[in-house]
Amino acid sequence: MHVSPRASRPTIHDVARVAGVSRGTVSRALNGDAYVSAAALAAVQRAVAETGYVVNRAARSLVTRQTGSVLMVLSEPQEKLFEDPNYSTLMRVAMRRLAQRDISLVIMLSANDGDRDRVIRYVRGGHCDGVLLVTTHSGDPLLDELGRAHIPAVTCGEIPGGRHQVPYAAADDRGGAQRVTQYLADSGRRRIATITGPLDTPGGLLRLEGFCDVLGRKATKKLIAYGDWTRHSGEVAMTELLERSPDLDAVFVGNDLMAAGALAALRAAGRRVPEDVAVVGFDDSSVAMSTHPLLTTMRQPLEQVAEETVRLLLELIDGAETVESVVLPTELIVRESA
Amino acid sequence: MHVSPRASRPTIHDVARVAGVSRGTVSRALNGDAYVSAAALAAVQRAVAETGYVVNRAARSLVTRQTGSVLMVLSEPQEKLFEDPNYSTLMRVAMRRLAQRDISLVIMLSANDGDRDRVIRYVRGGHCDGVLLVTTHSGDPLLDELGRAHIPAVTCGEIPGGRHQVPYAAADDRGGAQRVTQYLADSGRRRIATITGPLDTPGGLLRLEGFCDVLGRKATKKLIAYGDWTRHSGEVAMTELLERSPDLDAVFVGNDLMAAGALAALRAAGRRVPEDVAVVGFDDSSVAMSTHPLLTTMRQPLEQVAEETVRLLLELIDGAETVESVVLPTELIVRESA
DNA sequence: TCGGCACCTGTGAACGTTCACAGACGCAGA
DNA sequence: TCTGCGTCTGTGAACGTTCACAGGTGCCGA
Repeated sequence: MHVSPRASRPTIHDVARVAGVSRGTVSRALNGDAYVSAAALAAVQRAVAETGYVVNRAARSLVTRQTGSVLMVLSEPQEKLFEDPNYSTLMRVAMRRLAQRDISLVIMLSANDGDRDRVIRYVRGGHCDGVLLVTTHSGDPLLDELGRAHIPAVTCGEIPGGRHQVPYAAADDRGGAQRVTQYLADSGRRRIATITGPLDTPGGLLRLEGFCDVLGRKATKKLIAYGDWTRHSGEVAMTELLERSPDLDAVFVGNDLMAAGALAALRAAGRRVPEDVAVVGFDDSSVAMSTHPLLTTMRQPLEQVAEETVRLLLELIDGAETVESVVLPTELIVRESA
Repeated sequence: MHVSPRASRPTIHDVARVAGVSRGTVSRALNGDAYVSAAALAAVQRAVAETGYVVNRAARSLVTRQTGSVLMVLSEPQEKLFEDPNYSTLMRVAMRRLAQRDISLVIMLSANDGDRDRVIRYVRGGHCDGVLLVTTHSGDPLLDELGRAHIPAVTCGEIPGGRHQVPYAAADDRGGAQRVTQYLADSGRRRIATITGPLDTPGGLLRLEGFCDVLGRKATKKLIAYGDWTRHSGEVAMTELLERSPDLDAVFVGNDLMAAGALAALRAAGRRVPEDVAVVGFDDSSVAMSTHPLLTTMRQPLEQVAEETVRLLLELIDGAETVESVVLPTELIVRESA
């Protein structure tokens, strides 16, 4: 492999020489060891400033066996879904939080087998200290691998039917869905339909369950349609529902993006929202503010979910044997569509 | 620092032992050196499979001085803007492309001074092989630093007024804006306004210039309003324009997100789109398909821009002294709003 | 005076690679 | 037979850290 001709950076030896102390003392000063005299500490700090020294992570990793980076895996076959603004929130918060600990965030896609192999190789190679899983589907081989590699991992959202009990932080999907459905029923809607996300994702399954909890036997197959979280799938599902059950007067959609699609389908079919059909989404992502009419939706505290996910992961990285998963409350945001 | 008690992974020595060859031969086999006998190569491959060996990047980095990772810097003071779907596209494409070369993508925010210091430390520490800059503002101290550190860097979009000639890949912002404006003029609009992005960003300045190129003296201050790329700023700017110039009959908005905001403001003001006011956006991001009416917009080939940006960066990383910046054509997508 | 104990420091070894070098082998040509 | 060359292999050194250890202070109490 080609060795770059780039000017060589100052090493800990240079700092030691300039500060007039030994390598070991510099290392201790830099890592906050208690046994460093005030004079030595000051000298080291001066020398660091003077030389522009920055620690070589590779060398440090080699001995500490820690990498100072965390991997976020986006497991989503639907490339387009990546445009869901939720991901951005997750990433942004995770970066912020990890940055405070000087941990950097590596992001990988895991949309197909090739991707997954890469992720597995990465994890198995010990290239990261922990893994943040986003929208992982149940049965994903990655879960087995993580278990085997004994590497700290946390998911956003509970993985349905999990043999693997990966800790998670999540919004109260089921409870939120119950309240949405109840809200629609309470406002006099009689034929309430739903559009779900993929049932092997947390939000997909649990939100459907919440819906069924409230409607019981009234939640017939004719009133349930399945989407894949994308706007387009919401449009298709809504069209399908209108065909199957033309008399529906409300629809609870599993996320805002699909709800935006549903609104388009309803408009195309000449139904007024909310007069003819009430529409409620889930997430309160930025999409909800750009639909017409503005979307009534169940807000999930995504920033908090992200914060908690990172917190749990950091605890595991710091050596905790186990951590408690966290479920956060949702809140109904009433706007125009219901 | 605490040494993790995690089971130790197989090293190149283990592979060598199992394969019955030496360390050096394994290294050569793994790195595709020509001078490896077929027998040795096969033995190494078998041994790798058997032991589950994955190279230790830290050790490799230490000697090669390459890290196998690229840093993407999102320089955006507006946290919310991060929700612009454009970012997702950029990231997705970059990850894909880099993954092909087994390079991983680290993402950092650079929204304030603290962030920037972190980024600079990261770069100066040699923690990445190259830097991908997204929406960097002119005058960003990061640019100076990158120049000083002699590290390969490429930006998405030309940085206006750049003392620093960082190579870039970009859409033809100016030409695209010209064509949008001409289109509005050709369709009989007489009082054409514009909402720009920040003028220290490529899209902000160049799209305004294109607008002025066509309208010349007709592009009066009264018909120009300034936004910051966010939906909200578009709404505010549109409201302002309507107050200043109630007789406007068209508006070219610097991006789709602000255009969505402008549509909301127009609706609130009781103007019909496109009958009373024609609206055209820029980007053709996913937002354009979720507005009502559907947004007419200038598509920028963002995936291609991303591909080219990465290509340029890889060339620099591979040792190219200089690379040619790339400008890609835009395309007008006529939908309902104009 | 001495031992013990905090406090502080320097040094050798190790982490897992790659690279440069030295050398072995076989074969072709003189 | 010898030389030279292309092919292939093993080994020592180096990359820049951290950690464990050994040892040096100075102070306090016996």
